[in-house]
Amino acid sequence: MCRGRGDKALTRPRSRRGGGRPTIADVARKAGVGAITVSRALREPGRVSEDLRRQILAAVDELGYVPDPNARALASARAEVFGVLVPSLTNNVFAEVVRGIYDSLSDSPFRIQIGNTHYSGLEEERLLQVFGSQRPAALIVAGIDQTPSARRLLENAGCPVVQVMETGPDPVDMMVGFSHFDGGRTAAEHLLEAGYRKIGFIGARMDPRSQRRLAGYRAAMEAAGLFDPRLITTTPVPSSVSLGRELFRDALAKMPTLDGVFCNNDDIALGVLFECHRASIDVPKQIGIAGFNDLDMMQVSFPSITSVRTHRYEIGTRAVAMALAAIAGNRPEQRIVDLGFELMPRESTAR
Amino acid sequence: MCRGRGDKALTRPRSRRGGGRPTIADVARKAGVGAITVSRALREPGRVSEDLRRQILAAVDELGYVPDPNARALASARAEVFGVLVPSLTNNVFAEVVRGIYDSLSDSPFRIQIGNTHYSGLEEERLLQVFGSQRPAALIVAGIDQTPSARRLLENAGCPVVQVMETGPDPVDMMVGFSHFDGGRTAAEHLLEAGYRKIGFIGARMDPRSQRRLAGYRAAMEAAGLFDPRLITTTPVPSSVSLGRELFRDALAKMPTLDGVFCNNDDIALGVLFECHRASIDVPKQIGIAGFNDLDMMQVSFPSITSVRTHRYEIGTRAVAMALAAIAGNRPEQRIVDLGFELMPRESTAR
DNA sequence: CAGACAAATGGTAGCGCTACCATGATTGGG
DNA sequence: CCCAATCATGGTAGCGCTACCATTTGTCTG
Repeated sequence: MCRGRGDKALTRPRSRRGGGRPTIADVARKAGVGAITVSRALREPGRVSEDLRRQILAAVDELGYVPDPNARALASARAEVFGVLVPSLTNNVFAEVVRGIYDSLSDSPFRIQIGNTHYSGLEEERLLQVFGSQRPAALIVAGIDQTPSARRLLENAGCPVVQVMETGPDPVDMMVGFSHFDGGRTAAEHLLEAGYRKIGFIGARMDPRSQRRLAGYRAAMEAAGLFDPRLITTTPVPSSVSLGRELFRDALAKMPTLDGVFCNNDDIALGVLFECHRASIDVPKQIGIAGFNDLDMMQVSFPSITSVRTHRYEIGTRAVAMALAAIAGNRPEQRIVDLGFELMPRESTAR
Repeated sequence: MCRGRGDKALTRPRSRRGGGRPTIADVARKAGVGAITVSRALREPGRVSEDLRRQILAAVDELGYVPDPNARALASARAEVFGVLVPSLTNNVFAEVVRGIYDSLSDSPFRIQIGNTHYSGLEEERLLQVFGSQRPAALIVAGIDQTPSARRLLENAGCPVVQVMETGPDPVDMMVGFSHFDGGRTAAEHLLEAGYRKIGFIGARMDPRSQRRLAGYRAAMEAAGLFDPRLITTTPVPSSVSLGRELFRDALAKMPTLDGVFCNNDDIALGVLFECHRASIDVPKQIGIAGFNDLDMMQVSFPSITSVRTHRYEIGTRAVAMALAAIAGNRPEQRIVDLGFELMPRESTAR
């Protein structure tokens, strides 16, 4: 059983499958050290003497050595990957969060893997399964309404988990966001204070966050004794500017005496504004408009549109900061971070 | 040398680093077959008898086995990853391309890794280096103006490469896009045909594609004998609606007799439209406006805005289709795919 | 100055999977 | 009915890296 092991034909290294890319062994040979020392010099420079470190880095440079992340992940049972789950890639809101994540991670060794759940709980479960198989360093997921099964996957992920976009009572691990209910209520209260009475709610793609904004609007309207279910116009269709215009026409047809609208997001609000222009409805005199998220264009439009500013980029950067801290071993004491929002009153509600 | 190998203390498997996740060996044991047969059953079901395949799939199901992509990548020297390089994550244009890529790859085994180059050639090189170390199955990169060093990395990537967004004469491998020069020229010609004469160009973030649109505009203006460098207003600052407004004011200040503008993109065009509203400039009578990309809102605005429709989502899906074909071994005969564009004439240029 | 201890380095054995080759069973042509 | 060709399956040896332990060297205490 033992003889024959030294046989040349059997021992010959397989022709480099990797296409001749230098490996850690090549670097070690060139620097005249053991492979493990190269590994250490790259990962924990403090544990290698300065002389060797210099030699090793020189060899790395000369050979153009780049560690193979797959081999690394396999050997250490931990991939340097952040898994990120968002419901949409084109919605500016999530794009901003993702941008924050990328920017915060750009000079770390961590790679990012984005999953698009398409607002589907099942798809979220599937992606969590796929992500889990890679043993990611951290997971960042949008929303707090995971299915029970998805929640279990998150709890057993064996890595820091940050739920973003919203705050809620029961984090899987950590949370960064704000209260959509309060945001919706604040917008509605602002319209009420500005003197509007028949204030409609217009929303598309009624995901859980939209539902909570609607609930906040409703709370404000009920508190003022002005709530009427016919004020609400929604659709499950994805949001867009043109959809905003259509929904507003529906809303007006249903309730011609409407004098204000809280739009579930800024795209809708812009569509409403355009329809007002087209139908010669004076904004803010005849109709007050408030949006949500405060995209750049809200301050430029004519008239400028009142909106609730949310801190999307910061949600991304903060989530990464918390995950990174947890990875480093000092989990933040504050597990739920509420970044709040800011009402931006503008011409569209300045009656 | 040979004796001692069987020694219990040495042979004992290391405590499962992976935290007890089932491995292919567990599945093999449960199904009563060799590990390699499990591997085959999962990757090339045709090569395993139906009996065994059924047994194996049952075992996989029961154990909840999910293959470790890192081990896979290491053993096969090929990761099931598409590397995607875009200059921006928030720009709707690239978001749409990326969405097309995701949708086309969603039920394939391939994962996606996005890199954000921030419009920087150096950053692109760095990311290519990082991506290369993973031996991706394919690379999709935006643009055709790679640095020489980035181009070399792409050529040596050892996988299909698709350059997207533009067409050009000299693909690294494959290409999907359209001619930005023609797009710019078409928009300018349309404005000229509509009777506008002093047609300005307004652009932000003058990346190579913007430059080519500008060149197309210039060609049209020169052909009409109407070109004047003072008609051009640009800035390297990232594009936004509010920036569009500001640049338009600059343009007007510089050349008060302006009677039309071709905007490098729709955000800018929207900003121009808003400024016209604010300054009571009649569109399309006093000023004609044309945008680029044809975002949804262009058809809804008041007045609706003429734009050049580009097929961004299709660029993503087509790029994936080509890469997949190349991976499967049948490289498409047509290596350069021009998806064209479509002028959408609207109220903003209907004098 | 012996012994204990820390710091620096290296060897070995896997991580979980697949490429490569070997083997046995089955088929078909002469 | 034999031998070659084909098919189905398995064994072995890595892929490139790091965890774990062993070894060496230098440093400090009493």
